Amino acid sequence: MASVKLTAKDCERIARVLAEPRRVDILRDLGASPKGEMACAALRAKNEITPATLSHHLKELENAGLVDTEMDGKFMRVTLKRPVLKAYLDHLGKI
Amino acid sequence: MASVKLTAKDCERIARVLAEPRRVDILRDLGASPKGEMACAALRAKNEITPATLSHHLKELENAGLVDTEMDGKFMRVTLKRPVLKAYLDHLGKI
DNA sequence: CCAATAGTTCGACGCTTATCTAAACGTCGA
DNA sequence: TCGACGTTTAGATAAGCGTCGAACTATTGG
Repeated sequence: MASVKLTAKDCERIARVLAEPRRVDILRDLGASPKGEMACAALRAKNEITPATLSHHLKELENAGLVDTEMDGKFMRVTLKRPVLKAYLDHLGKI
Repeated sequence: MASVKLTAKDCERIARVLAEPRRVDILRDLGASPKGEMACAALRAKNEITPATLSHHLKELENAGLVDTEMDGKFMRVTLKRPVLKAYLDHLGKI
């Protein structure tokens, strides 16, 4: 499978990140999007949130490895990294 | 399947509870135990923790529906509720 | 009935973090 | 080049939460 490998610290970080409903909402929006990716502005439109707060959450998600971000001119494209989420769920499933 | 049904609030609560490594450790200990149950004192022995803190975490786990607790005389038996954990993972897996 | 033991509750302390406003930065179109 | 727009950073505030010690309750054994 060549699956994603998560350290204990990775899992802690992911768990902490998922503890915030707003971040889960963002992941859900990304997941519901055709390609699992979205412009930052589109996320801001869907969730009522200030740019600063959204930026903060996106950074957290990226630090946890749950999303990738890529700048395209002055726009940002956010991509969900499903394999990482899956790896985390597998990890918890072993309990 | 007749699986456990989780509301959005349930999921939020579970996610918040899982954000704390010590609580995940407790779940892991329970899961590794033959019957998925353990005495409170045994948990205290495995994890270095004061009674007050353990009591607090167990209550959080119980509130989230992840464990059941039952008093047996002056001892306490803690039981892992795997179906709830599973339901939460399924929920996240839909992302 | 008393002492010891298991677990709970309470209050306080300190750290983390979500959130906002305001200002800055970078990029693009006119 | 200038101004508008998307995103980031900094600073401040406030709320949440983990942790502990100490006092409390309840149960068991002597």
